[in-house]
Amino acid sequence: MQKDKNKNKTPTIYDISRVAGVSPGTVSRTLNNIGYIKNETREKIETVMKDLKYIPNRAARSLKTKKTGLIMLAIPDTDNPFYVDMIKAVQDVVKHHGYSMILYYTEGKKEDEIHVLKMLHERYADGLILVNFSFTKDHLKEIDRILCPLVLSSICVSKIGGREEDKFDYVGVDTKKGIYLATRHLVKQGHSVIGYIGGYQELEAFQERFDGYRSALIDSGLTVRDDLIFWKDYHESTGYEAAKYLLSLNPRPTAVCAANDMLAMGALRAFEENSVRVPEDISLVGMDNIDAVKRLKPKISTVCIAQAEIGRIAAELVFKRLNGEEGQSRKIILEPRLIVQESSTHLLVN
Amino acid sequence: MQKDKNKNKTPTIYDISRVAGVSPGTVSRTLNNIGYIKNETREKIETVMKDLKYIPNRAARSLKTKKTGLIMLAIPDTDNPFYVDMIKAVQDVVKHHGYSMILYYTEGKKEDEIHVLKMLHERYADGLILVNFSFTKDHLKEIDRILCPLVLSSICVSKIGGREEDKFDYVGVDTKKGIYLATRHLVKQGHSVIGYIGGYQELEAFQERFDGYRSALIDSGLTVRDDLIFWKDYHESTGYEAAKYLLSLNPRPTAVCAANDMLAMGALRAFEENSVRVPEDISLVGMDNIDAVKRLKPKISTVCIAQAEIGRIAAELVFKRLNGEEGQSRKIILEPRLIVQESSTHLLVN
DNA sequence: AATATATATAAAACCGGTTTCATAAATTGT
DNA sequence: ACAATTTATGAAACCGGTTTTATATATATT
Repeated sequence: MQKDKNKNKTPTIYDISRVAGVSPGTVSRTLNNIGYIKNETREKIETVMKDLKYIPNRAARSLKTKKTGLIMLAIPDTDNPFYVDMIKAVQDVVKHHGYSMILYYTEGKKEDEIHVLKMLHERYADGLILVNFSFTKDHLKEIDRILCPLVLSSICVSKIGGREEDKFDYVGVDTKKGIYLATRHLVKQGHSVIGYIGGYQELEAFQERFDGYRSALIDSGLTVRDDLIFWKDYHESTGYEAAKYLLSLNPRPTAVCAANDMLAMGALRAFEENSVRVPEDISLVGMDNIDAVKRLKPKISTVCIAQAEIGRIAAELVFKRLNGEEGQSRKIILEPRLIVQESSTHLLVN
Repeated sequence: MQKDKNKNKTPTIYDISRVAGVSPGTVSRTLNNIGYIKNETREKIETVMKDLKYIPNRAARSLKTKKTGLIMLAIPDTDNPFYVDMIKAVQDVVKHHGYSMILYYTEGKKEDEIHVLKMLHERYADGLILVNFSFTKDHLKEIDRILCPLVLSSICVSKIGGREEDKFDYVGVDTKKGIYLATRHLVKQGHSVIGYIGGYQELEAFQERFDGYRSALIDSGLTVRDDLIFWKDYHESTGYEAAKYLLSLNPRPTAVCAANDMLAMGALRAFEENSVRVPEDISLVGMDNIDAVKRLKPKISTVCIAQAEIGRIAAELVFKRLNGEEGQSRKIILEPRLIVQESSTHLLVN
């Protein structure tokens, strides 16, 4: 006795309208709570929807409305605890606006970064937040084609200089200043031979940090010595390796500045293993204020760059644009804050 | 001289077809490399697409094909490093199949878990992997309505007992056995008063771990003493708190088993602060083998539960189902592996 | 040369919603 | 009591692709 039409498919709005004896448009208005609907009609429709276990089809809806209800956050690194607070902050804001956040890990690969941009071309999401992105010409070409609000967030400031024409908003931290503060602090403690562990030399973000180190030395009348600088990547093991190298120098540095906390953490491990006391024998400063180092002893001095704040601001910028706010792209630069702890509290007297 | 039709919109397949002088269907076939197309025609169409900067609309495509190209991974916890390897493994498999992975953090909130399920009802993605999920009736009701392949992955095994009717696949680790191995190991070292730091008492996952502890004691002819057991949550600070409590007991335990490494890490900190030597004065075992603890001294014994392997298997199960593999739902249970390190190498003799 | 088959394309239906427009019924104003 | 307005709904167009069907042409087969 069953109608042939029931092919075991999930019900559509047409099934609802047929069973309820109304038009599809009326069902749609009920669904979205828009326009005029008699209470009686609404209830009838709602009953049918429940009976048939109706679920609206997202793709169909998106096609017409051009909205997805998603904000995409692209993060370069799965295992960098640095981003956790930022992710949380973005998620909070996004939820608060009734959207969902989805995350895409690029692992810093150009191929994946481009892929994210292409997903956005195809309107996978209504907004995009890119964190610590590369900035090759290929990237910019794809970025130019993105139609949704886009916020670039970076722990790096240098790249947003001349390009006034850039259509995206930007929120970042002045990391050069951060490392400048850290290095300057070491100088004030009496250090003049200060090692530097730099991260990826070829990444702008790390060049910017290095600039802070160099400027601080120069402003203090000290020379920048190549043999005191160790480049490789930003992982803990490299911090360890770098510290061993720095310890092998003669005379060896009395202080070390690391481009991030992971490196500092590795350095600390090397110092311990070689019975070099921190801060008595050598001072140490990192950057990022990540959770993982907070448990170490001695506590490592670091530079706080307010990841949560960056995430929050970036997300809010996306929604401002989504809500039609026009105008020139905004560039928001937050100030870093030096946190002095045990690892750099030894005054050097000679 | 411009046609009125050009309303500054992004070009559609109709624009391409009009400019190229072919039908939309032909453009579509070019786009998807399907069916017959004369080389000449294809080239003409591709030129036009490039000229007009054509980008296909994802929603329209999904509407017809019922595919999104996305696999969703739902993770309960932003700041638990435990999941990092699993995320990576899933991402690798997903990419390998030409799909994209998107991540949704539920923060363990029921509201968000339900939200994920509802997104899947609406076909946000082609497949779903749920990790360490709650299992209330509300959840099951929503899970029943999901139409795409669904793999549940859990670090917990107990919940997959009787429900033969469950339509989803499952991959997990026998955590009860893991903690059993850890506890048994401590007993073999000569310990008979063993403290336990349990995590969330109300979560099944932690009850299962606790079961391992209890069974090991009972099998060894020891009594399970309530005063040796500390429940709260699974964070580092709670491990610290719990350890302090356990140290205050008289006589105090000679060994501690923690339900995860974060707790063990906190406990270690408390021991250090109180000059209790590990393992000479007290032995310590954790579970999960997370990265964060690998740098600590002494190295903490732990139980490895192969997160990457779980992720890989879960993702591959999704694709097997997507590729039409039918049949009863699979339940895959991996074996945990005890890793003995410094923190539990002290043989107790009395 | 006639027929069968492979190649190539257009036209139209379709996916499942939303939105506009027209129209009918109920309510309000005078 | 009649016009103006508000409320309520259906019909149809639309979003931008894919897929099926029909048809025309080129090539192969007998």
